Amino acid sequence: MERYFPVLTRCALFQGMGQEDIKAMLGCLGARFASVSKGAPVFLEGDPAQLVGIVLSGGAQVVQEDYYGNRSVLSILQPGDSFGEAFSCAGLEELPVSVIAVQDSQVLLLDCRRILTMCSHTCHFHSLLIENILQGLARKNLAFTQKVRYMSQKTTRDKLMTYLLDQAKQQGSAEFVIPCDRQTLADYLGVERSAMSAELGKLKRSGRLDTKGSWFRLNPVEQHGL
Amino acid sequence: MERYFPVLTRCALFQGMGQEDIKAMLGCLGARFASVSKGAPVFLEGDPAQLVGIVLSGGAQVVQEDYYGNRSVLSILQPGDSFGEAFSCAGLEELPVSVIAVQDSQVLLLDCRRILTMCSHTCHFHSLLIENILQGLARKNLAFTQKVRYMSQKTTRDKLMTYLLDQAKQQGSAEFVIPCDRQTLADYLGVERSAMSAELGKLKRSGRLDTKGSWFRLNPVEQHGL
DNA sequence: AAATATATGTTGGAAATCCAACGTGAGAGG
DNA sequence: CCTCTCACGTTGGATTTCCAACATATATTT
Repeated sequence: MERYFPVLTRCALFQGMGQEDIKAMLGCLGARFASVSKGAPVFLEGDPAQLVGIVLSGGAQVVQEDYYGNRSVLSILQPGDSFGEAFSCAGLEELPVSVIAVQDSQVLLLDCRRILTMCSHTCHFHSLLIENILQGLARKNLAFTQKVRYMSQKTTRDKLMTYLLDQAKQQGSAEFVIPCDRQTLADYLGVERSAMSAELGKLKRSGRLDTKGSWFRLNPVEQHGL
Repeated sequence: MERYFPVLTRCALFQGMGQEDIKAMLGCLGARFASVSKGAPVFLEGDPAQLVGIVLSGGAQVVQEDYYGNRSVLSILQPGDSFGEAFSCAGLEELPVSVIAVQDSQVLLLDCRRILTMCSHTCHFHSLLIENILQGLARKNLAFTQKVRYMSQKTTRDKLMTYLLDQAKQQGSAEFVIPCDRQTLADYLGVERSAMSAELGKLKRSGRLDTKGSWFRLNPVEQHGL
């Protein structure tokens, strides 16, 4: 447990708190520790929506499956990321999504009702926690706004390039790594993996970008004619 | 102003507060009143992101336009709905979206920084307001989850039917009205208006649904064979 | 290293979308 | 009543996606 405090202190939920404060809060919140192996669910669609999770190690994805079994990736979770708070804070009974570990992972599970209803003098950091959750939800809203922007592009190529340009901007460099493999990226952008792969091939051949695995580099566009 | 208190008491932001409490809060928050005519922007992409709006009358849409001028509708705002809090609470400098009035509308504008930083003894309802905003953001996250679910469907027909089935469920009846016209629905679902119209025609002819304007009725599917 | 599994790239025909153009009908205003 | 406008429906051909199948590359295991 101790080894994961560096992750928790960087976690959005606990910003502004010291290690001892966090340790005390985890007690208040009834935190439970869980190990999940690669490919196994942390939550399944239809599960009660009262728990909030924090990824301590490994990685996970929030996914939805439609009637035909098509997978849609809603968000990609890395160590320090939390998940599920939107559903419990909105008062939902059942989860409308699943959370799947994509690697062997450790997660921390908190009871959201304790967070929201805990009387504030029990723990000095209660209101700070609330504000951190609020800011986290606002950021997740932003992330959805971006995802919708990618998905609203007409062609596979435009969805891909809009995403990659955003990644370059966010990471502050034309060279960057993305947090997922090709299939996951395709399911996140809402495109066919094979079509996306074909577009990547074209973009590479035209010199617009280079990529290998999760590494990408966007190249400046050559001006022709002018 | 007085005439809009019924709207404000039903507004998610002010749940649990009486009319007098709200009146006092509006003072604290430096509320400003604004009239916007049909088609005019309330906010434009790039504007400073510190204001939160509440629709008092009329209606508005949160929209994004891409490089080619394609419009994407992120959410549809009706009286009582608030907008912009995700961007200010996430600490964004500039708005990444525009908010456009679709009818002559009245809106109330609040300064979000006052909401978040206002010292809590100034106003008893400060922490309640924070919790209301938190719940509102969680609900907006849910709304995005749903929108993404519609947009993730492969065909225009599936996007449309997934949306309509959700509406019927939310409104608790197979007969319902949607809060927008065909073009807006198409821009919300991320489909071509003409293709959507064609699908609606097919669905009508097959007896699967009836519609006129914003009114819809979903009909049970006939079982063949068995 | 060999064998296996998994990830990624490539291809071609069927299906769906995209787009522009046009037809129709309801409502607004003169 | 007429005209104008605007929302909605319809159509057809160019473009793009979709899907299954296969080829290649990379990682993992034995």
